Amino acid sequence: MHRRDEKFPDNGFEAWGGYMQAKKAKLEEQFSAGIGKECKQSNLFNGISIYVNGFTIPSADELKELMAKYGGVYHVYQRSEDFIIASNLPDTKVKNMSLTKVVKPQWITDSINAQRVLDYKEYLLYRNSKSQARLNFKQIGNVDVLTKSKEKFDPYPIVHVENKISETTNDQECSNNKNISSEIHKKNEDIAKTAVDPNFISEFYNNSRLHHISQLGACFKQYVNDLRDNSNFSFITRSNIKKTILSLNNFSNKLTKTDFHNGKIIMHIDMDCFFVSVGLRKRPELRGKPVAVTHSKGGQRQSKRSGVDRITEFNLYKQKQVKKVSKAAGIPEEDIEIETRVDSISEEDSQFGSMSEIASCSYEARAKGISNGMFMGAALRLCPDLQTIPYDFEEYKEVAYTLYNTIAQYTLDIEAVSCDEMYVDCTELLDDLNVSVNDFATALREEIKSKTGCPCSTGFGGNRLQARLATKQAKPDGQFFLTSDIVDSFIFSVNLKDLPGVGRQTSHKLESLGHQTCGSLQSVSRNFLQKHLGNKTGLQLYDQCRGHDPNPLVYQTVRKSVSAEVNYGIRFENNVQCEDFLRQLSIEVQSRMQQFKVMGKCITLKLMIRAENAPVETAKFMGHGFCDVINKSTTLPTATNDVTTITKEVISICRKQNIDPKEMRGIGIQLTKLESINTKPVKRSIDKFFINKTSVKTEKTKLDFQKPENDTSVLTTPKKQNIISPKKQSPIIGKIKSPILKTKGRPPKSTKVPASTSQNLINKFLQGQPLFDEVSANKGIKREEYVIVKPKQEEIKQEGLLGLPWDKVRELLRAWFDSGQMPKLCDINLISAYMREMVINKNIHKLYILVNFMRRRIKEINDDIWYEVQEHVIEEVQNAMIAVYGKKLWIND
DNA sequence: ATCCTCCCCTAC
DNA sequence: TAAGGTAGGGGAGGAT
Repeated sequence: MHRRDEKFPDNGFEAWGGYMQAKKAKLEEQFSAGIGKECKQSNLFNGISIYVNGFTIPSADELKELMAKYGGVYHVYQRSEDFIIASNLPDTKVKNMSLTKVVKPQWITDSINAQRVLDYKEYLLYRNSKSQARLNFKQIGNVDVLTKSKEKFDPYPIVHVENKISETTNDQECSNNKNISSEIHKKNEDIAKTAVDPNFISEFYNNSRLHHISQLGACFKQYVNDLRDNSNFSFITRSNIKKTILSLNNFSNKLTKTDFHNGKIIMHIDMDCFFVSVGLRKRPELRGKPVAVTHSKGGQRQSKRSGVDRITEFNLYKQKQVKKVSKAAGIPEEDIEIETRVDSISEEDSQFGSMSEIASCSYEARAKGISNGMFMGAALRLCPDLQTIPYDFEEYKEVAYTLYNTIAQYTLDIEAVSCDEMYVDCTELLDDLNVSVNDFATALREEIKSKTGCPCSTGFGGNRLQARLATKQAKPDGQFFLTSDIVDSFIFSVNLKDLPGVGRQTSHKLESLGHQTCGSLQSVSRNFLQKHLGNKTGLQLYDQCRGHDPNPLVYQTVRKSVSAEVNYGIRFENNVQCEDFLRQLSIEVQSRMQQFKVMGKCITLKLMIRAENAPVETAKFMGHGFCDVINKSTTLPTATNDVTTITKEVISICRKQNIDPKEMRGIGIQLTKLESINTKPVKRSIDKFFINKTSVKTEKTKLDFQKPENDTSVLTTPKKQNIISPKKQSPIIGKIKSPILKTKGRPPKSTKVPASTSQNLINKFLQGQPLFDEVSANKGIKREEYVIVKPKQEEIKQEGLLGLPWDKVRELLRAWFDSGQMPKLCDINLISAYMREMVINKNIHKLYILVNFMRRRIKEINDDIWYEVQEHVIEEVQNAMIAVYGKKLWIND
């Protein structure tokens, strides 16, 4: 688990404890460097200073300026005796970090607007008891444990802050405090919190299971991206699992890749009833019992809210469902009888009236007919002794992280599906290990179980579909191998609705066409399916019901949209409240866009409006009830992530719809047609970069502020480096003539590359690289034949290609590989020259990373022409290596 | 044909 | 009480 600390550069993966540790370390460094001292003079808080994103903010004006500059919502998320850290991360993220206190945006903005000096007392008055997050303050000295939560992530002892405050305030103020907070408290008991409340969004997101599920899923997709990008990964731990496997001494029949379709081994891995398993770690007494994770405690009767008409509302749901099926299947509505999940819900005040959703339930509960997403009321009817446990999103994250890191030890050929589920291409890994699939599965599942305390299931097949179906078969806590000899008979009896991509509607439709299983659907022609289900869906089903799946695993993902929506607790009195909420939601969206470093061109507003005949009071408390949904979008001339633009557009769209704010039940904002903030749209081949020199310059200036002050890269004329002629000219391969032969050295523009230092960027990049000595020792490499790469500060000289900062070079390369075009000679030339320059500058560590990056990418492309490019470039590199070091670069084959 | 917008569907 | 989010793929139908 060393990876947690090693592999967490500041890479946008904020919702993580590891990130926090890095952040803390950074802040402490600043603090000890004396920055903290001047903060004590801060006029923002009495004796307390504020950091925003790691910068010290000495005055309200400066904070205001920073907020204007960076946008977003600022939250105070950590407090000690000496300092407070504020951040513009979304506060759901902040809360996720097992942090402490969240200062609500309104409080800060109000105070700043009013040009007031903030003080801590105000904050105490402002907050109300319900929105108050856990207190988790640190202190120096005497330990007064106020909190039980998350000692793990917070190494600091705790102080009781309220006491400290009352010491310094007089009695009058103290009693004021009490009055105000008890008033707020009282108010909260009387009136349910709705989206009108300024705290609503953060509190809602903090409690929303679906929100957490999707955010975490996105996090892990990004995590896999980052791991693949940042690592010149060496699989040290592969040998460990091999040892384990050998010690298992398992003599069962050994499966290898030849037993699977296409000679590929695709693994699908999924935690078993994830939320429950994690929850049971702390509650061993509940093991073996029917358990469900839900907000509701279950069993308590509630008083009936006036105006609720469950019968009418449920009938509306049902009718709508029937209508869809009828339309899809061409059967008259009267002939359709369907089951919905509202069927066994009774009135609100009855024993089985709870409409709290079950996020996850144990296999014991499933045995009684309970399933995920079911309402608590219905579940209690099926199983009155159902045990409920609360959510613990922190824990889920920790387990998910362990899961991902465990797999990533062995291979990075991972496609993240969600926080508890992924596809892994094990073909190469198992070749390398030379162990059987079954042994690997056993050892891996055992490792995960021992590390997380939670069971998981794995399925193996020759493609992703087979792997996935195998997992379903394997559950719970098992493994299953869909080998090519059993695929056909297995798939024949698979239920159509168990196919990924076949949901409620599609399976109803297929049923109406007379098919329930894959075997039955195999008799249907492709044309027929495409006619009834559409071109793509039809084709997909045609393949799926035969166990085929042409879609390869996708390791690298690109985000295509950013959105935030709230379909709970939306109850407006007037347009002012509605627009105020739109403003807050825009801030949330903007905040997420900043996190993902994207801007968007197309803004879509989604509105859920109470349907005409639906009861005004919804069956589910604060739910959206039966609604009509409207989606409207505007496309801007240029991409934006500016909160005022977004707000303006959504309010304008909203006004155009001319909807009574009282009827609104849900609101969402989505940004599509995204562009990355960092990368200018680099889509085509590399030589675009030559044409657009200005954009290169802009990029450079943008990055200048990150460099240390003594950085003179822009000013100094670089020493002209003589290109070392390789001792051996590369042979000419196929279509690609060696560019060196023609040009002798790099193109003129490349001489602009300054041999400057940009150490902090580079050091950041170098963090967490494994020690190469160990790797090569493991592999039994003879040292003297190769240069063993070791990061050394003095080696790091070069800034990058054409003045591009180093990390842009990889993006550039990636754009090149992804361009889908034939590699061009000038580009190959450029890359070779750049890499040779790296050798000359003795910048081998990064060269090694770059070479590995190139090799991995080219392997993904898997095209002969690119392999030739690779061979050529590597040869150039090795020639230069021999010239400079008299040795070759060690390249891990 | 190809694109765009608005929807629907699916997955977790 | 309850916390019904979010991203991606794709189809229908109109505009070009």
